[in-house]
Amino acid sequence: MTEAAWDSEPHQRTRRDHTTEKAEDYVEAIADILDKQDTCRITHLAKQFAVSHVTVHRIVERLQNEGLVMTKPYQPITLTAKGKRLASMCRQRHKIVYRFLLAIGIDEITAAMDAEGIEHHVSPTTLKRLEELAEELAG
Amino acid sequence: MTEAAWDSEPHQRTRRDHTTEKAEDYVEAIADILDKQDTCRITHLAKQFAVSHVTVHRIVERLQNEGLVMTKPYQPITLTAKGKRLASMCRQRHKIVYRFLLAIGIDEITAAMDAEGIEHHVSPTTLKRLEELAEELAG
DNA sequence: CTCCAATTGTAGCAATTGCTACAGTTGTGT
DNA sequence: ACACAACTGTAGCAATTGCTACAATTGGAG
Repeated sequence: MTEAAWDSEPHQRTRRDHTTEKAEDYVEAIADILDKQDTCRITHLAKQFAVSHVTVHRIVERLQNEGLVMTKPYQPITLTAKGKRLASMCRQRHKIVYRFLLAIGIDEITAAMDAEGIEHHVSPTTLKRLEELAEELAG
Repeated sequence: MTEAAWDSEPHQRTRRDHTTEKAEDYVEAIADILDKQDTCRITHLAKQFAVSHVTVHRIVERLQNEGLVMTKPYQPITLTAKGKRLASMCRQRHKIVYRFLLAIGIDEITAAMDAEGIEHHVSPTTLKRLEELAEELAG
């Protein structure tokens, strides 16, 4: 493996991250909405992400093809078992990153901003360490 | 501002991040290559990012429109003053994130991977704290 | 039941980032 | 000087994620 090829590995992972990032965000948001309300509709997600309902529609379509959500025309959106697992994982990861940022003294607004961007790029290894550190610093 | 609208702010920032992320990656890579060699060519970047030269060509084109790089047909790529400033900022930020990850005990390979993904999503506030923490932990 | 507002779906556009295939340049070696 | 290899550019395709404008559905109010 050449040096350049080795260096390119992180970028390749970043590309993969971006492919799944939207799926993770949406599944996480759907889980959050279904916690507060009984139904999750395209409109709710459009408001949440501040995009048009058309954009949401097509992303939900893709998520359905990937087996993460279920929906029928003009009907609300629900999570499949696979979708629920992914949502659970994402929310846990998000919470850990957010708590870590708070633990090191970042204000809530900035922590929320940064957590949203960072969460998708944290490996399990790093996530574990952040969790430990948050506990040490908070405890 | 509704609750949903408030929640959507981090996602909006994530979208902005993605728009500039590529520019930052490329400018940073160009600076790195120009440190080691006398010229930076499309081929070098294509190897670095493991994409086709066509993809690089169009991204470099965009960077030139944004005033970050300079290049003429069939000629090497150089950074403008603006590009150099951006590269410098990115490299510093990258270094801080990477060092922080090492300081908390992440192995070099994982740290390199995670730093690449995380760096673009760290606010100045958080970056400063990570720098402080890395110094404390490293002693 | 009918009509209307809200919601969802569809058509069609743009920008970005990938690709392959092919065409044009450049510079080196003979 | 010329040929060839390496590099760069162009054409044209696909997927993703944005949008507006318009069509269709649903469900509730009257």
